[in-house]
Amino acid sequence: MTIDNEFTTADGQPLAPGRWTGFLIARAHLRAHALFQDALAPLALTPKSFGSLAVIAEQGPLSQAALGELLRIDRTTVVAVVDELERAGYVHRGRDAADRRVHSLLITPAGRQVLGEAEQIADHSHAELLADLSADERDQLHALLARVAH
Amino acid sequence: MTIDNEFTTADGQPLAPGRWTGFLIARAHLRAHALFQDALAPLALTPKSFGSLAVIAEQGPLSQAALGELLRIDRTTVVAVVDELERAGYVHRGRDAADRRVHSLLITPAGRQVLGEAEQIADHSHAELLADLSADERDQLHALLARVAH
DNA sequence: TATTGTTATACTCTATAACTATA
DNA sequence: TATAGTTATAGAGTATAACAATA
Repeated sequence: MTIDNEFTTADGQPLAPGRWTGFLIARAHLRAHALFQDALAPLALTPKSFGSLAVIAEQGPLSQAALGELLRIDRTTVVAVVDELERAGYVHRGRDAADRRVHSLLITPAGRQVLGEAEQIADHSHAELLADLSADERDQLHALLARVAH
Repeated sequence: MTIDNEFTTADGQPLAPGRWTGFLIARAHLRAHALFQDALAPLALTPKSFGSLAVIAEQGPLSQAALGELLRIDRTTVVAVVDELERAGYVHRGRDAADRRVHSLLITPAGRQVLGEAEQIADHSHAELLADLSADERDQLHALLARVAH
């Protein structure tokens, strides 16, 4: 669709599918995920468990079902993620008094501590990911993606 | 890092990890991949086999190793992708005369035909993916991603 | 009957290791 | 020795189905 926005590999050679924005999104995701996963490894967190912890910190207490909906994670996968966060002592699985089916998720003090460290790591990881962009360009990219990432 | 670019879910509620561009990239990728996968299904192509076919069309004849490097696909995965494209009659696996170890990949007339249809589908899929953006904004997003997607 | 959480299971995707044929 | 391609295998990651507890 665009002709002056050609994507080229590190070697400077053009690549046909680089014409499609979706290909660039996939490629950016591959890189961003690898960078972030490596950066989080020392904390024994993954991008997924980090995101879950951030949502629990923000919206807790909330149910596992609600967490899954917000992050587009299947409920069976949520079980595994919360298992891990609970085992590490970062999240408390309580029972909701009003509806005793739901597990009420709440971040612990240790969870807040590690979340703070992980957020710094996330900032560093993004600095590397977006190193080629100016501050204004980073904001533009963020704002545009927010309107595509439904 | 930014405070005025908040990501909100379809319900209009903010989501903590939406502060990180990497989260938005992951989310955009999830949506773009699902849209494109569904759109390509009638042609029995996947986003990966489509990208492979596009590269073979552009750069063929080329080896499986070269294809894998360009698309960041493991060589064992390349085997499966090329198997599929060959079985469908879209790609010819020849032998390189100079180096008889390499499989020289070349698109067939049927491959060019289906690639053309798939490109139209890709355009339609992108129109849906980027529906909320103006033409200028789409170009901006594309150009910015090209500088992040190494 | 429907929903929350859980387990067991299967399926997809990708990576690792070992092999062959060539160089 | 090294590389291209292949196969078999194993490992993530995720989804499906069936279940218990509760609504």
